[in-house]
Amino acid sequence: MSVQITREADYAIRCILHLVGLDGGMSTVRNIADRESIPRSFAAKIVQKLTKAGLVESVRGVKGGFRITRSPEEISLLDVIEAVEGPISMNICVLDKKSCDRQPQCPVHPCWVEITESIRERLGSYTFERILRESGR
Amino acid sequence: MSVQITREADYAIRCILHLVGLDGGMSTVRNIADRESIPRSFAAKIVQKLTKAGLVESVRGVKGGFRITRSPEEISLLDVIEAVEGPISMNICVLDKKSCDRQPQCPVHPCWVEITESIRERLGSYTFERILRESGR
DNA sequence: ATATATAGGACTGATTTTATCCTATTTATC
DNA sequence: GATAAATAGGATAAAATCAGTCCTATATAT
Repeated sequence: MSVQITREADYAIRCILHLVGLDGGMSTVRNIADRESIPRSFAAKIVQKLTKAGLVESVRGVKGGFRITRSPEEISLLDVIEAVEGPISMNICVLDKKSCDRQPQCPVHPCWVEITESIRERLGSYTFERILRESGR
Repeated sequence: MSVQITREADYAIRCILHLVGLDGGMSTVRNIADRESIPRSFAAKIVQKLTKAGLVESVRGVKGGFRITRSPEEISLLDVIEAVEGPISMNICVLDKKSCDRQPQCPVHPCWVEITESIRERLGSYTFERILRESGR
């Protein structure tokens, strides 16, 4: 079951999908969560992370909520996933060299580096503009 | 930290790397575990899975152990990872359609299918022959 | 018979995932 | 200014998964 994104990342993508659909309009956590089938308090945590990552901005107080900060062609799946999960990699050794005890250099390491880069590229190529276009809106 | 292979899969790859290095020769769990820095009893579980997947074969009793069943160009990272983790996918919905409550069709679904296929292809392209060759043995 | 292997199931502790809850703060409106 | 509706963020908790151990059974060379 591994090599999968988490449910949190999946939820985060739904959040962005929702906000992108509003064309820069605002929505509350309550709204996003209910429309996108995400537990409310979990959704709150997630949009907070998206805010910290700069993908959305928040407005506090009455009439507050969240809105997207970029146009759909400037946000990719990679941006959203890494906003909630941090940098992704196929193996821990790609991010944390010293996590690998195998000396001097494990022959598989370059594979992980290359595959990680390829996944990041591909995820980066899926912008929300593209996703919506290819799904016929 | 997600989208990573598990430590178990990493260990499994070390096991195969070890056995491939023996050119068809046999090795015991004890040996593999010690040489590849894998906890012994965990290594036992792992080579058992590799045996069930047909990547290695076992010989029981005194002088027993494990040996590789294919040549290094016929075993890829994908084979080993899926032998211990089962089929991989970027999102649960790729393997289990009904896991997704979003009707009728989530616009992101095709992305997961495509990216999953691309990862599988790339992992499949790394045979142990290639890994050893590119690392200069 | 014995010693040395693997086979496989049951179990356990640690970590991560998936949340929930509570208090503080901000802000529009009356 | 009081109030209601919203986000900010920390603490906590339940469930699932990961990582690993242990034990008994079975096979086999000597």
